[in-house]
Amino acid sequence: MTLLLADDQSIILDGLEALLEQDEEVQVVGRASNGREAVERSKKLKPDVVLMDISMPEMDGIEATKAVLACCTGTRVLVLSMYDHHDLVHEIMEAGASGYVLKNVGKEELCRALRIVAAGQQYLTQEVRSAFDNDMRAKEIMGETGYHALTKREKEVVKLICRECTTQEIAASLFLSPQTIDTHRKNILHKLGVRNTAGLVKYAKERGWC
Amino acid sequence: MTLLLADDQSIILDGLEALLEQDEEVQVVGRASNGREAVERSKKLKPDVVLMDISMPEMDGIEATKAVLACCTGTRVLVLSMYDHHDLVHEIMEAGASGYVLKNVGKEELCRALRIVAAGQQYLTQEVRSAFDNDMRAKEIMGETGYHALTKREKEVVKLICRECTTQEIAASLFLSPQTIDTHRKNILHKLGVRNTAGLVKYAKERGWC
DNA sequence: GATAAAATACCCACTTCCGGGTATTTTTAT
DNA sequence: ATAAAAATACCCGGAAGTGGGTATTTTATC
Repeated sequence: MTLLLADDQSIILDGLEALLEQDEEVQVVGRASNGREAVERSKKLKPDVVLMDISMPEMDGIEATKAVLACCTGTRVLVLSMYDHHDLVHEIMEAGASGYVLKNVGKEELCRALRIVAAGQQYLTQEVRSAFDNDMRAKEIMGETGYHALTKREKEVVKLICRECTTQEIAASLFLSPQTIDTHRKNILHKLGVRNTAGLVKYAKERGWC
Repeated sequence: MTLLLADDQSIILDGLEALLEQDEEVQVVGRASNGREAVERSKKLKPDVVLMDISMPEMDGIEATKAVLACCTGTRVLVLSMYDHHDLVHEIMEAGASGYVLKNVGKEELCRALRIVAAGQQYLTQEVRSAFDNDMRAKEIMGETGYHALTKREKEVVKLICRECTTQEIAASLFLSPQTIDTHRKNILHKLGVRNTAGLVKYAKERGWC
């Protein structure tokens, strides 16, 4: 099984490589330190599985997953994430990932997950499984996904909010009316399903946007 | 050199262990998945160095560092962190850590840092060095540390703010007056040197408080 | 060329938050 | 026992953010 590792912290890449090389079936053929790199390397190396972190600069793991699956048939994505939040799991599984494991799994479970995903099946770690199933059932009943991706402009606004900018300051730096930023803020809160700035910043942090 | 690893993500512990065991001088004698555990294990195992993450549940790496150094003479702490923010570096170095390396270092630099710290010297990774030095010089001139730790109550308030609670809701859940929470909020912003809720939540996220 | 999505901008009303204080009581530490 | 720190609570005023709309222009997309 050929494997591409994508994580923005190189000591983790080193660690994972050292760990996974102990498994004879696994062969680490490449590494990437952000989403963009992960897509480029996938195109060239056509790995069986990409082990992907979500929180990455340049391009986050969610966008990268979509891009990898769009261009590399046969390549699967296994997500290795810090967080077990419903919305995060749902979002990336909808993007086409084959599995989701938390960073607090042991070596054994990670290797098991890799095999399952490489064989074309889904693997969700215990902590996220039940939540995700409930989520899916609710979706089927209600007939809607509930999730709406942010637009380019909205992401830009999020990043400036994370830098402690006020609406006025954001407007000034983007050469727009404060009322436009106000509209963006409202749409962002609604799309992300959060109540206020605190929820918004948490969301951004968990995706490596700041 | 005996080593204790402290990180809340066990796959990272596994990875670091696999990586560092390749170095014959290094011997990993224990692991901890939060600050409290790190202190307990240090007391028992008396390792030469504790390789400590900052973002951990129960007790963060900063408090844990203080506690370890208070009870284990001869044990040094090397911090392994995601962030290169001045305030974070300054805070933990003032707590007594012997070094600070980012998670995007390579294996070689990490091992080098471990040796230097074990020998009783300081090691700061390139990215934080100049910033920290400037910081220290500024402090010497102005004669003040600038940093003020949050109190227990203030941390409690921070956590509730991170859960998207409003001042009113926090007051209700702690059975206090909203004006008290307002005072806490203002003091928190001032102590942390941030402008608003966004900065506050970022701070909390980086320390693993939510 | 039609249609949808995104980006822009405005309205009103209300809540929440921030900046500047002051002051009392309770805990903690020496 | 006493000083210092923490926790509590209030004042005023203004800035910032949220919730509910509507509407126009620009940019993708089919």
